[in-house]
Amino acid sequence: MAEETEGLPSRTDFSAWYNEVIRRADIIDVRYPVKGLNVWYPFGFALRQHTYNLLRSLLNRDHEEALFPLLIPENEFMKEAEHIKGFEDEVYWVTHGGLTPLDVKLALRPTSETAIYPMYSLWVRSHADLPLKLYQIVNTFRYETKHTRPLIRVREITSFMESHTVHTDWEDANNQVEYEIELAKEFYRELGVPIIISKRPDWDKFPGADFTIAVDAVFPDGRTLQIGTVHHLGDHFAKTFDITYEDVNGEQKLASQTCFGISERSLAAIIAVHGDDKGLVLPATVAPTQVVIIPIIVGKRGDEILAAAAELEAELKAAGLRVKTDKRDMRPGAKYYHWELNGVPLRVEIGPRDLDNKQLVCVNRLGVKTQIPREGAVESVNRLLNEAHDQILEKAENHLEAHLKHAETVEEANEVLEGNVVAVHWCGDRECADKLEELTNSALLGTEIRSKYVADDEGRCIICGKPAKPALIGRSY
RNA sequence: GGGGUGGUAGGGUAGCCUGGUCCAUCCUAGAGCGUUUGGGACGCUUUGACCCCAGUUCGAAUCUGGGCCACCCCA
Repeated sequence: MAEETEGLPSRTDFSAWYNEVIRRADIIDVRYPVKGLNVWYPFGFALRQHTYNLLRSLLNRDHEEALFPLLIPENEFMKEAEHIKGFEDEVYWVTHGGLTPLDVKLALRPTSETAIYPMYSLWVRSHADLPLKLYQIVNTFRYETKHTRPLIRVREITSFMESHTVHTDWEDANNQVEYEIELAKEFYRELGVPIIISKRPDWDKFPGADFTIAVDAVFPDGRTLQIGTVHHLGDHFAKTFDITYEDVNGEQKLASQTCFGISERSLAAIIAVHGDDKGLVLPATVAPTQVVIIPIIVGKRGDEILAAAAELEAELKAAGLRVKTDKRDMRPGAKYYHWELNGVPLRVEIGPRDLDNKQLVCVNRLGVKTQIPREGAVESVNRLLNEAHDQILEKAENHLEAHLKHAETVEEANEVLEGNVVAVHWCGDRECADKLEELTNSALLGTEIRSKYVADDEGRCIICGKPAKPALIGRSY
């Protein structure tokens, strides 16, 4: 909350840029004295609120929000073998109540399957109880041993949206998987963040899932960030936690389940994908302030201008816009830089010339300047906000397209891998994937790619030459 | 997982090797006053720090040990 106003590192040095923007734009303070636990500043928290309100509004179409406990007893946590294996080395344990050692250790949830599913076992009795679709937005804890990074890799995930659904059969659960993929797409479209959807290789799926569909964003440096996952859990957890129902014929059947997660990494994506050398570029859908009014106070007309600004602010607010008027005693230029750092989508200037001409000067966050008549300002501002959103989405799309390369051979892949994600063909064998990862020093991100930039065509495996499907390789955060 | 660098005021730095005259310094930071205001204003006044815990010592930002935290590079 101490703003410096000059010398933001260039975004080409992404790490330095990211750390500075997160701090200077009042998103996150990393100085909390525990590794991987960070503090949300009010501004960052407001951005989080708007983003999660959007997510809630999408989920509430077919889910209900609930809340399960943070602590999970060891015996429940240890029930599902694969799940344990996936998480055991990164779980925090509560071992004492005061000075007394606990008989049953309690895990801080790294994710909540084992907290929720014992309850689902009690709640699901008949086919009439299904489908059951709940979600919660909570903090989860993972003892990360790798380098932590605000919003990207943290030990307390403060904003984990996890959806857990229960269905009568595998097919119905699979439809839910598709539905949730569409939901994620809509969410990220609203944020202007282009995504790549793919199926994670088997060895990289969620521990205990049939398969995992991942949503990735491509960062300025060409590395990918997983910003959402949808898992088809099959009946693995239903078996373990005894989630059964009586079907129409009176038979007991195992349920089929999905889960779906999105975290504050979605905010990391907004920041990283849209930001520029001046700071944040926020989509109007979630910007805490959508419009900032800058009164240009010159000479003796100050009061007149402030009154005009107040009137405009009231008018825009009445139309439901999030508006602020910056009346501080600063040079206008300094204010422009300030609000640009904070990513405000649209700036409206009102000065003596504008009063005389009955107009307003609008500049969007990408620097596009427009003069609008004072009359009908609400409609004009809304139009400009929509245009601004289209512009940042287009810019982000262009970036994604530019960083998606194709390669037929390992040599070609190595030539274009630096700073890019690369589509290759892969036969599906683990051995070939291992070899490919080793030869290219990258990771196999996924197959069954859903992206207009990657054709779903047959080819020859880049390693063994057998018939193969497209796969993506790259470096991830 | 492996290696490296570092922690001094809101931010950026110097000092550390060689312990003490160290009241350190700069600012894009904060406070106050005045003049200003169509792309980062100016003047004056002023505020504020040696990551934590032990140890060595008459004396530690500085040396020793441990811890915590941050950042960078490689697998």
